[in-house]
Order: sequence, then structure tokens, then C-alpha cells
Amino acid sequence: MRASSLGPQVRRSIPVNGADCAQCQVRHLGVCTALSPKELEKVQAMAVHRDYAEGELIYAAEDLAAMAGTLIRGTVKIYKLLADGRQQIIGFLQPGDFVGSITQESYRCFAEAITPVTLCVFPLSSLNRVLHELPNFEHQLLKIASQDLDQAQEWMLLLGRKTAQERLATFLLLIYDKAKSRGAEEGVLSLPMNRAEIADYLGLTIETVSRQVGKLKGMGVIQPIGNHQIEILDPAHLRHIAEAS
Amino acid sequence: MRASSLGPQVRRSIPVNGADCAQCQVRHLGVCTALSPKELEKVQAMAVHRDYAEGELIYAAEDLAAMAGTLIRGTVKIYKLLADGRQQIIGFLQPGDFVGSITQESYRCFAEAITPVTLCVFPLSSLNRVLHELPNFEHQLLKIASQDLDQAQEWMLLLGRKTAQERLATFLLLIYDKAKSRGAEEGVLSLPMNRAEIADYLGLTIETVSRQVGKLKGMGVIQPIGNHQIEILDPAHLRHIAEAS
DNA sequence: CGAACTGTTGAATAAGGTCAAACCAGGTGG
DNA sequence: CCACCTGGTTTGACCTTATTCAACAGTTCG
Repeated sequence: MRASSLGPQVRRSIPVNGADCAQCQVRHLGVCTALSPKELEKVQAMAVHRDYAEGELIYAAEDLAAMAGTLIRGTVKIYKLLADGRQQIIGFLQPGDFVGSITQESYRCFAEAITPVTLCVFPLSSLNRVLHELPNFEHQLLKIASQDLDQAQEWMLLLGRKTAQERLATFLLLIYDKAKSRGAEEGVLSLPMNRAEIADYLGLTIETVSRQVGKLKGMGVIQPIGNHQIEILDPAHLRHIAEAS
Repeated sequence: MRASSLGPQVRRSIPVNGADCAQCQVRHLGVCTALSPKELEKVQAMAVHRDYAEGELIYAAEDLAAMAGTLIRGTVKIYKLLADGRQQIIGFLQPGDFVGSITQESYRCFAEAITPVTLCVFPLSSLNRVLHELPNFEHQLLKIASQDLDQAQEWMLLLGRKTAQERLATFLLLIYDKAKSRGAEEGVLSLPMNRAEIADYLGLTIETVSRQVGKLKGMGVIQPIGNHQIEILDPAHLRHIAEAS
């Protein structure tokens, strides 16, 4: 019943410059995959890059939805709040991930930069005007929404039914697998989030997260390096713990 | 850590007959809203009605995805399982709700009829062939997926951060609001699911659910009528509890 | 009417939360 | 370059909530 830390700094960034899709580092990861040349041209015409500082709020729940976009650089946390400050983190977004929603009137979550961030923003006013000319874009959005839905449901299973240890193991494997699928070298994970954010993602307290990290370390499964890196020594064992098998 | 009850009966129904969209009771609720007459014709051509008995499995996680559709009659529970049998219910579907997914290779959840059920089924083999001719259908799917995603995230907040009492209050209000929005008369809710299913939806045990029902009754907020009906005496108070405000 | 579920209640237990103190890492300024 | 601060993290002692186990009561249905 303990509420989480204080809110983010609310400091709005200004648009920086238009997008150059040809140079885009995350083009093959995000919603822009599989756009035809003609579609890409239309997307580029409305896209704008925008920077956010660490700790800066990108949008707030209840705000009228004004933009969607692709994360180019940094890490964003998406979260919900209860009236008394209890926080549940819905997910951490990484470069290539889609930010925002195009079908909802207002945002349902908060989005906050937890590192310096660059977004490639599509203003909804422009996007909704040309969406019917971008069939691949909309189809890709449906695909992304379905994946996000499955991920959210997987997390419902974690939050509703897994033990603290299983939750931490599942979390570490999620980061591990995501890093591997993006071609990271094996072993050492970097965790941009702090313990409070891990706790708010796993439905636990920071103390419980800390104790469970200690236990996994004691079992020889992981080796923490400072506060923001963890080496995975025994992925198979970790998976065994996460799957409760 | 206690696993849930035994599995469902696995007994496959056979197709009954084609759909007659003009007569459809849930046409304005589901994915078929906002289809053009031409689109509706194409949808009707491939749709087939199918009945399921109470307790019958509609599809299983890991199965190759073969169909999607609209629930016409009855209640379906969607759930995930852990290896040792722990169960998390993702949601209860009611008439008008969309069943299945069209973008995923295989199902990620189990779907089971908890009452006698009728589905209007779109075989994916047909649907994917004509989907590009049904822009409104796809757009509607995106809208539904976004709503489902928001609902799942709201439930992550519940499972990760709410107390047992807040969870039950939130659950009752969800049913209450859904019934009202579909034009039900005020007050008495009918709950097609049993206590074990409520527990598996709320991430609790049946005993805790039972005790919390007792407490809300003691507070004069609700009045249970048998095991499958509850009268909401004080919706405002219930909302107050659910929102932790 | 009685068997078989399904749900309720009570007592004991355990998992995780709370509070408080100690520890450590990373940045700052002398 | 190193001592010092500061905020994040870990650890320990204790407490609360919800779970577990077990007995009992109510429903449902043949």
C-alpha cells in the first residue's frame, strides 16, 4: 500500500527537425517496416523529431491524445497511477518501439523518459488525415497492438499468479531475450531503470526486488555489476525458475 | 501457489449453419459495426455459426490460429496457465465481443465456454484472403485491439497494486458498468462465473474472494442473491472503494 | 431425499510489505 | 586526486495481508 516516489519533472521539449527516413536507425524495427516508397514519403512529410531530457514527462493519462510515434533513442516507461500514488509500470519502451495510440481519444497511461530520449513524432492531426492512404501502416499498427496485447496478458499472468522470484526471473529473461533478438552480445544486461521502477513493473517493493536479486546471486544464476548491469551466468536455470517448471 | 481446478472438457462442436447478418442480434456491438453493405456481404459469405456446450474448450494456447469471430450468445473465459496449473483469467467475453486474433500465428490463451455459447466464426483462411478488401473491418479490429489493450493494462494495475477489497469492488463495477451500457435494468448483476473463476481473474484465492464479498455485504454495499447474482446497493460507495480514493 | 459440488468460515502459516538503519556508488568540490 | 555528500540500494526486525489447510454449510440436481 506504499505509494511510489515523486512525480516527473514536467518540462516540454520543442520540435527539433523533420525526419530523414533514409537515415533512420530503427526503420526496420518499428511501424515503418513494410511501408511502400510512396507511403514512406507521406510519413516522412509529417514526421518530426523531438528530444526529451531524463525524467521528462512525454504525455500524461487523461490528456487529449495529440501524437504517436516511434522511439529512436533512449528508454521510456509507460505507467498508470492510483489516486494515492501507487504506481504500476505497464512497460519499458526501447528504440524501435511504438509510442502512443492512434485510436483513443485521450491517453490512458503516463509516458516518461527515464534516459535522454528522441522520438520520431507523427502528429495525430496529420496522421488521421492520411491514414486511409497508408494501408500497410494501419496493418502494422494492428500487428503491434496485438503483440502489445499479448505482452500485457502475459504480464497479467505474472502479476496475478507468479511468486516474487518467478517475477524477477521472468523480467530478467525478457530483457535478456529482447537484447539478444536485437543482436546484443551475450551475457551482460544493462538495466536503464532503477530498483523502484523494476518493483513498480513487477508489482513488488524495492526491498523484495533487492532480496530476490540477492537470492539469485547466491544461487549463482546472475552476477550484478554495479546497480545498472547484471550478468546472466545461467540462462537455462533462470528460465526454469521463470516458467515454474 | 495453489493450482486451479481441473481442465475443461475437450469436445469439438460442428458448424451449424451460415450467418444471416440482417438478423444478427449483436451486429451493432461487434467488429461488424460500420461495415459498408458490400463489406457486410463479403463477411456474411464466409461466416459460420458454431455452438459450444458449457465447459467446452473453444481453442487452446499454442494451437495454430484457425479462426476469429464474434460471440453471439453466452460467456467465454480467456485464460493463461502456468506449468503447475496456476491459472490467470484474462477476461470474460460477452455477446458482441471479438474472439481470437487475426495477426498471431498461434493462440496465446485458452478460450472456454462457461455457459452454452454460439460463435459467429470467420475462418482465417477465408478472412485473410479478403481482408484487404475490408478496410473498415481492419480499422475496427485496430480499435478493438486498442480497447482490449487498455483494459489489460488497467487489469495490470489491479493485479499489481490493488488490495483484495479494491480488486473485488473494481470487478463488480466492471460488470455493473458493462451491463448498464448494454441497457440492463439497474441494480441486480448476474455473474455467470463461479467463485474460482472470479478468484483467477482477480489474482486471489476463492477463500479471499468469499471473505471480501462478506465484508462488502456487511458494509451494506452489496447484497448477494444466491451464488450467481449480486445486488449493488451503493454504487457510489463501491466506486469509492475501487478507486482507492 | 441425498450425493456431489460449490461456497463459507476459522485457525495457523507464510510471503511479501513496512519501517528503520547501514551501506555503497557515483558525482562534487576542495 | 581524494574526501565528502547524496541518493539509491541493501539488510534486518517486525508486521500485515492474503494463503493454506481443514471443517462446515448451502445449492443443485439426479
